[in-house]
Amino acid sequence: MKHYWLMKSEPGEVSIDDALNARQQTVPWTGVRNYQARNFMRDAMQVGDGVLFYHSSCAEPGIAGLAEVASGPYPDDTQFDAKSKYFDAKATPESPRWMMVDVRALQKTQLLPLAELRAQASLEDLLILKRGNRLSITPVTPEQWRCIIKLLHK
DNA sequence: GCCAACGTTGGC
DNA sequence: GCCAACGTTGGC
Repeated sequence: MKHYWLMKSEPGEVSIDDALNARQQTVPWTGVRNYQARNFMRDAMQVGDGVLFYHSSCAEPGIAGLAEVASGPYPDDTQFDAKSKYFDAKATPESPRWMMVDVRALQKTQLLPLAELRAQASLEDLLILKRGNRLSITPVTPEQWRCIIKLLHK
């Protein structure tokens, strides 16, 4: 069954434009160092799952485009690179700790700001709107997905 | 296994 | 830059 996700990216690192301009429109979702988020990528994501591409830690946080999961899980090589800020001394190629997927950007949309998401009663249970939520990858229900797609097309 | 200290996230 | 909230670490 197809699932839906919201994935945060800092536009200063990888924006929706960067992702669309990437080779074959796919970007490796590198740098996730949170077990819950990793587990979503490793255990639950399927190629073709829908992705809301969210810009975080920026002047205008919000949903900036649509994407899809483009690969199965595989090790994030930055964990083995001592020069990377994502280096993890406890990870080895034989026993990788951090897995990621590739994400294919499909389209840039009109920005749907965080404040507008908060204004929707039907999105009150959207995980990124919950108090204190910091997860960079969160599941989205089909109902929430439909609601957001509708808002994006307004 | 508890829990204090510390680090990180991310909106504002 | 602030700070609330949460995750991780490590001593015990």
